[in-house]
Amino acid sequence: MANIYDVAKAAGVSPATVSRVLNGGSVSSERAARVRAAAEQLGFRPNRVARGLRRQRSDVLALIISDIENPFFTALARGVEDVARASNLSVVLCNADDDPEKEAEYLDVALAERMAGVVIFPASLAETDVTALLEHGVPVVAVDRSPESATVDTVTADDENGAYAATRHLLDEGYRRVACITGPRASSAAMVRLRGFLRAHREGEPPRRRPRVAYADFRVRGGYQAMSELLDLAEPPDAVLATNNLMAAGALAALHDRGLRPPEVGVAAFGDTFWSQLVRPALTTVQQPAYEIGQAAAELLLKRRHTPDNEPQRLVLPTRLQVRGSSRRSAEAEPTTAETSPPLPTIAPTDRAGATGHGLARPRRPGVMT
Amino acid sequence: MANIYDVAKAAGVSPATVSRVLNGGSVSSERAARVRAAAEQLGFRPNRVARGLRRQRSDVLALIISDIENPFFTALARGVEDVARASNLSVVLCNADDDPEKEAEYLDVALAERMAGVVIFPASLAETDVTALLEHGVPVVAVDRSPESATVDTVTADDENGAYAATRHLLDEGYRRVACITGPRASSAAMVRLRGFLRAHREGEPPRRRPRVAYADFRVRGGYQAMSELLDLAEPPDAVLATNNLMAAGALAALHDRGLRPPEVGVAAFGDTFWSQLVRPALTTVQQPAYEIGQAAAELLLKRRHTPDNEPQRLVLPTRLQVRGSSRRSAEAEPTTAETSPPLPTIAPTDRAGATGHGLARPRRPGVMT
DNA sequence: CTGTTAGCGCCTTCAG
DNA sequence: CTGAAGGCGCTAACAG
Repeated sequence: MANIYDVAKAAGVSPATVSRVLNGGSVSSERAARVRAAAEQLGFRPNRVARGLRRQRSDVLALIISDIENPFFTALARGVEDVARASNLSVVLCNADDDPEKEAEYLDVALAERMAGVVIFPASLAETDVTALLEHGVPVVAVDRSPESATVDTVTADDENGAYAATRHLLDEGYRRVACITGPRASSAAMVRLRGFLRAHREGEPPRRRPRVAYADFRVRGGYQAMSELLDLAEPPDAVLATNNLMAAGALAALHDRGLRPPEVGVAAFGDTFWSQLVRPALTTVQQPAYEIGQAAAELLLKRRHTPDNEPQRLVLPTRLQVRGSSRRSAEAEPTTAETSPPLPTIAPTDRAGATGHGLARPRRPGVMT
Repeated sequence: MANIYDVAKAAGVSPATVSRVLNGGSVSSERAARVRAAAEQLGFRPNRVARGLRRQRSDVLALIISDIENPFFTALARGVEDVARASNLSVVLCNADDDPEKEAEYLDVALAERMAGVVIFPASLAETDVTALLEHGVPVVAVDRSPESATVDTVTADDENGAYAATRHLLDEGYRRVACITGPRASSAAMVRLRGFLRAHREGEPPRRRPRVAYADFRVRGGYQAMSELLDLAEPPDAVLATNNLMAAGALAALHDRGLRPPEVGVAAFGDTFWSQLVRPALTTVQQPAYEIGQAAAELLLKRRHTPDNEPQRLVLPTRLQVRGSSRRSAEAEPTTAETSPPLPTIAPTDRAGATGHGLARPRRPGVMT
């Protein structure tokens, strides 16, 4: 495999000149042309490994996610990628599969490969350990939640306000017994969303106490069971908020199997997926700005490469309530959309100047063939 | 950042000894312990970049897919990963986003990083060029279709027999005008599946000529429109085969909007996704062995690392028809499943010995929170 | 079993 | 603008 010495010899120049042609140093155009011709001729491909060793850094950043099957991550990945590519970085995805051990391996690889940075959705708050990366100067940005091992830049969605808005909407529609199907108590996301749900009840007019809460497992089956149990109550709920899309699917199936059809029972869910609009009636959802989260995370990472010692930031991006038929008792014609958070991202007081410019999501490409 | 010289000095040994401890050479246990202690002490992390340069190969393989949002790929990725990890290789995912240019960039990176191998779902038959990789000794395995630029190991699903079986099933159920909604003529997958559909008609009893075929775009909207147009015909079909899951979703929506409910109109689709079982009635699907395809691809890759000059193989893995309510006129109680291909993978005549052992899919983990 | 030595391919001073 | 030379960190020969 040809290297720069071969190219140099073929072009009649020094290896340094070849390197300069490759990296944009000043070379006379005549010699540059000779070098390019020789490189082409020899099928020369610069060896990034050698370059990485010499430069002590790579141009690849790792995105470690906990479940590749979750549509949230696919959008997130696009956001990271688009920003990274604009800065000539490649992104590789690592699927940790919700397994702290796998995740640790990938963190290890990222460090051993001296990657340009890591965006991580931590599999576990307690077990995910990014200190090694940080100690060795590899920037880390956490998405959605912050590992306990260290304070790092974090980007999250404003889940609490999202849950609040959805619950408030259900109450406003006239549902009187709004229940919540949420995730395990160990999940911070589950708890944050639940908090928003409860706050909406407290702040309602009149305030309502002790709304029904079912703890499930963020999965379809768990949603189904939780919904079934709720419906078996003496006073079953007339509306439900599911804190992720899989449990929502389960809840819908449970309703269907009992002949209950939204919006007879109101349904709202966290997480917009392509089937949210396909079910009939379409599903009211709290949309998480996954793409923007990815963008923001990548931007934080890029920024931190240049200012490694700044105080870690915490960005909170607004969620958005998409009202559809599943929660609309009143027969309005059009779907409506509403921001659920203040228009500007909330920034930790330490650094207010660093507002990450996250624009609109790029239009979602429809998926392709299977 | 500590290197092996630092560790060697701290442990009072030579760098070579440190290297041996790292890579399993023979070292006296006493010295090995000293080395490990020193490494721990210094927070030493072996530099894979340097190792890669020295060894002229990396332990990372790339999986380049054309659309991260497609569930087919997520299962595929798991298959690749599980096999690779068993051989101590890491897998990184590269999302080419159906864009030949992006894809070319990732191929470039894979070559420049001297990756251990590449599994690729080619974005384009014509534009995807893997010759550079091959020339430089990086093994490549194509999934689902083979790029024109070179002959490489390929793993595909037996789509034709899958389509045949699904169509045959619809005919056997007594549907008389079975239509097909397939993808663009430029897509080989669309054409292969269509071929199976047509064959089932020719071989039916009695053979039926000129079944209705609609060409759409593999997307939800296209499926909706195609179904609508079919229903507008003077003699509308009483059953339909959609050649991917997104068009199936569109077709179901179109049926729903006209008050038609499967199995009144029979529906079968390519590609099993988690919602296939959630819709009511559940959807009859041709299941593609995505996980096994990934496994087989990784195995071929590993094998080729050791035998680079063997004739390229072509593996065809069986699909499987999962009959559910959407196509069952007769009121049987239980869903049924059937292999649609011969039990053994079909192998190109050049190398019959190389049957890849692909076992059962590991149980699908339900997804987690969004 | 252990140490010495010589690169892997590239980039980046430093001289010219 | 150009070339010579050293070294990034590691491993594989080779000697001992």
